[in-house]
Amino acid sequence: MATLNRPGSDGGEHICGIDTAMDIIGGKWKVLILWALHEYPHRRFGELRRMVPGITEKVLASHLREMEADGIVDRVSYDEVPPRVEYALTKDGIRLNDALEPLAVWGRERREREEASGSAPSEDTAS
Amino acid sequence: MATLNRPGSDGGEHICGIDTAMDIIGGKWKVLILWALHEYPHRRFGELRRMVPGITEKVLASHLREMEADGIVDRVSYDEVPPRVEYALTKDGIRLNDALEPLAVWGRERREREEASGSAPSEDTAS
DNA sequence: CTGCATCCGTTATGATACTG
DNA sequence: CAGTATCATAACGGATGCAG
Repeated sequence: MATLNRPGSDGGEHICGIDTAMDIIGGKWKVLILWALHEYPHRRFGELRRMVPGITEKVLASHLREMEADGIVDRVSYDEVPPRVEYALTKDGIRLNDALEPLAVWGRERREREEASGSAPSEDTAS
Repeated sequence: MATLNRPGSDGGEHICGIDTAMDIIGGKWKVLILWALHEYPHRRFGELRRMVPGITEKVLASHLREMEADGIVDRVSYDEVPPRVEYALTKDGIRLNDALEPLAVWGRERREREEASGSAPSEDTAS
């Protein structure tokens, strides 16, 4: 959860609900898992592992557990002989993904500009 | 939309635009600094330090330097007898803050729900 | 197939003191 | 006032092996 100390944001000065969000998606692969789950409603463990190359089982399982504890991922375990577990986004997870969309757009545009400018962004203030 | 590209193609590069954004705001205090700068166009070092209680000078300076290198913060140094340095958001930083807004809303709603439910979020799947 | 445990390296963060 | 330097620690991520 948000372990961040916040200044007195009691009024309506500035909203720092971002802390909460950042704490949840702060993991290195969290957003990728989120996105993978966004594509399909149900994903199996092995599928997720394949969709996020480079991630290890430990990290994937760990992130999955955290996301489940955070209520953005739902875990469904089928008690079958070949173990089968499916993960899905909760409603809150879907909303999180939607909230992540503008950020994705920003990052994409930014990277395009970086590649065009040779990663030397020198913009002046816009105040 | 975000069909996951393989990170192995570039050797651990960014997959979707979110990675780029997450890499920039990934610091523990980055979003708070961002928000502090969003309130006022120009902030001095000491002001930022006061606005983000708990942060140390080292971390603040470090984050500030990173954000400046990322082109989202502009540093203006006045060559005066009492040293004065002001930080401001660049246009890109402002757009980043705008992109962060939905996430802030999500986090705020979530926190309210958490506090209401006793921090035991258990939502069902919404597939 | 799913998922956990252990060890280990890297990085991020923190505390304190010091300098221009 | 605005940083920097050094040291210490904790958190995160990764590799491997094991268990149900």
